[in-house]
Amino acid sequence: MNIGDASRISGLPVKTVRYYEDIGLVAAQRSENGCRSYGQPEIHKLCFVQRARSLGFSIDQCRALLSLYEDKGRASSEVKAIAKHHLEEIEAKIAELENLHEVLAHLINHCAGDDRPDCPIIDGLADTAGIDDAIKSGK
Amino acid sequence: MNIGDASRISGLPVKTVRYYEDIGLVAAQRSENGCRSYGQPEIHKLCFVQRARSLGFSIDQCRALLSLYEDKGRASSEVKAIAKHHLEEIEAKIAELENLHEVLAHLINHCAGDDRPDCPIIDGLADTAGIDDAIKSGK
DNA sequence: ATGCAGCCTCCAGTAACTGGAATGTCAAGG
DNA sequence: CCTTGACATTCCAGTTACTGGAGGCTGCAT
Repeated sequence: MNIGDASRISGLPVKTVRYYEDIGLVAAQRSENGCRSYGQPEIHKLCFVQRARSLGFSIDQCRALLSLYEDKGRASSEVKAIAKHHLEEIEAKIAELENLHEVLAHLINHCAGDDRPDCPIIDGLADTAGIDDAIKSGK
Repeated sequence: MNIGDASRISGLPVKTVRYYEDIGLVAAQRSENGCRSYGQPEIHKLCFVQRARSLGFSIDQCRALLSLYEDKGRASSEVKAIAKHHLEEIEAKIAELENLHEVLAHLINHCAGDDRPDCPIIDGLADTAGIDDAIKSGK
């Protein structure tokens, strides 16, 4: 199995598979001619990482998950802790984005969006209240 | 107004204010001793960018918004188009994260999280179905 | 012979900062 | 007068997770 096959099976770009070797995430054997050679366990690991990445786990989290994947005596609580932490990050990110969504949608709803210069979006972003006071007292 | 004051008023770190000058986003005058000097319009621009960034607009979008902010004859439709595009990006990101949330929460819910090695999260990530067939036919 | 696919390495760039080193300037305090 | 401390400057490097491209190798089919 050379890198092209590994790429096709895992769904990862060739460049990425090489990159994962560079950073020590998924190692590869070499055949005599210098080409990377992947066996079944490596392909499995690449697929595993692909899936974990697509679920938004960071490379470092993938590294931890991979070593738990390889550790047949692991405690599932360790895995669960990583996953839960990541879930909390996702929840925080969603909350943040929903907040942004609300503010932005509000601004957009109040903007006529025609050829006149008057624009509540710009005004909302400028939000001059208080700035000039701060400038005065800062000077 | 030197950079420290500009930083305090805008809420941007000093490093970031310098960075914004580097990339030509918000210029600064210089006083004789070489220090950056910010007047009222620059402070306003920094605050404007700070707020736009906190709403998730990219630097390039901020650049466009800033030039519309300065253009007193702008059409509000131009601003609205940028904001709407960004809103769509936010919506797409939220949808993606909610999807991840669902899959991950499902995996976590099925994991006992105790000291036994059996772990549905790892199994879900490994998802061996089909991989070995692909390996065989690939070989 | 030649073209092409696929492999290799190494370098640089992405977004938006952030950290740190080495240096300079200014006013207040002992 | 000297030192200390807060502030300022520049420049370089690192962050995340790749991605693109140059330049060059081999092996195979035409």
